[in-house]
Amino acid sequence: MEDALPKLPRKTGRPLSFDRDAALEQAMLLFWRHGYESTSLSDLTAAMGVTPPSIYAAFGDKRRLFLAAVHRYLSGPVTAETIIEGAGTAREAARQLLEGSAIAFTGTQTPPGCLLASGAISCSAEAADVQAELAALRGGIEARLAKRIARGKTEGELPGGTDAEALAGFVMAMIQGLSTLARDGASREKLLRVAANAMLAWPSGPSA
Amino acid sequence: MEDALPKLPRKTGRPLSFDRDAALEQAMLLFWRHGYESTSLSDLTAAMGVTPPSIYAAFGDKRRLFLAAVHRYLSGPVTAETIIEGAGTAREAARQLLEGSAIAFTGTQTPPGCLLASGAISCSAEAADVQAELAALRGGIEARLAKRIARGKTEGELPGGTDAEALAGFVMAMIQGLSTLARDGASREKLLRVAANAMLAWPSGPSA
DNA sequence: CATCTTCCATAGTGATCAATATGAAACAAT
DNA sequence: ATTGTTTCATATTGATCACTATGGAAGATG
Repeated sequence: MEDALPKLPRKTGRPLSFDRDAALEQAMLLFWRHGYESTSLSDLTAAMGVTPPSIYAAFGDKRRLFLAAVHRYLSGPVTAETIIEGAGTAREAARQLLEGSAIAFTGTQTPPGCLLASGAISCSAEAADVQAELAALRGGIEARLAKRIARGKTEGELPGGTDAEALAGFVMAMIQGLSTLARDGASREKLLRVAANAMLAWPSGPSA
Repeated sequence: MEDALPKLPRKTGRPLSFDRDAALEQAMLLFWRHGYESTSLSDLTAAMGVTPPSIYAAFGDKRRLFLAAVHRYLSGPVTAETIIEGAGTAREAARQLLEGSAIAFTGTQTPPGCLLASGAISCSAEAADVQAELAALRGGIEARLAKRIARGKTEGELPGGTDAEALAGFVMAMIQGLSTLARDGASREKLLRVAANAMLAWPSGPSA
């Protein structure tokens, strides 16, 4: 095995004077709290401890910095994808998604709510492409969940009449709603009860 | 009965050259689509057909114009309040709220989604008060619904063990989520199926 | 050492932001 | 017609927006 270098070092030139990943994390936290358009470059430079030219050299522009922050946000060890593919049943996948959201949206070290859900809900026409990219990410998760639900139908976990599209949309809508409740100040305990309540809508068995 | 004048006329001075209510409606539609902070004054003046000084004379500032638009948005003949108080059961109130939301969020003559749900989700620190006012409006609706659910428990419509707070939060979260689904392009027909799916989580009867 | 490459810090770009100063215009009252 | 009041259109305010031009600093390479 080769040496596991922490960052692949530049061959030449002045070295980076800041930790790119730590700076990106600060940007993520700021975008998480205030959203894409309401986070200004001067907010970002202050939080990241990096001057504007360095930000632009390292990340491109504000849009690409935001997308990099969203990518980082979604690239933990546990993602929606790993939950959906790893759960034993579609029901268990949905339950873990909802419970995990309730917990993740009420962390004490992070802003309330969800960056993917709240980062670019309403924005100007100029930011329509960023809004569309987040919508596509949400749509991808929903499509994966719908597929998992459809598999549950074929495997007999779910009734044949189950509307996979509506059920996946329902779970996604709940996650969006949990984000808003969290941003409005709801406690983790309440969000968990709301999430548990949502699971009551899950089809009960392979009958009908 | 006095003469029902369409607008109480000024006693003196140059008359208003624009329809205040029509201008407010245009502002509402713009805020509805782009949210509070991402709607600029120049966007507003263009859509309302009114110059900046007239807007400030008629509505105060951008913040009060937005709140006036939200008030107008919420003050139709059918409101969350009339639905909650008018429905025969808490269940019927929830069903009407969800179905009404699915329809209202996918109107062809209005922007997708909900102004109250999406107008100020993530915003800068300067707009925190506006965000808080919308949160308070949402909280008021949720509290009313929770009260109606609690009444359903005492009247035997709902099981004694029903968690009124969680159930009301669940309905509110669903409405928030329906708004995002609509903004992401979901059809009215899909939203209605998602809303119907959500109603499956409703407690079934006065047992347990 | 000199040279090359890359990054940093300072300062500033034009554009747009919300909000206004100014004075003329439009009405009622006299 | 004159006065008083209110609204109008025009132009602009200082602040902030995302972004960058410039030149020196920091390292590797020779």
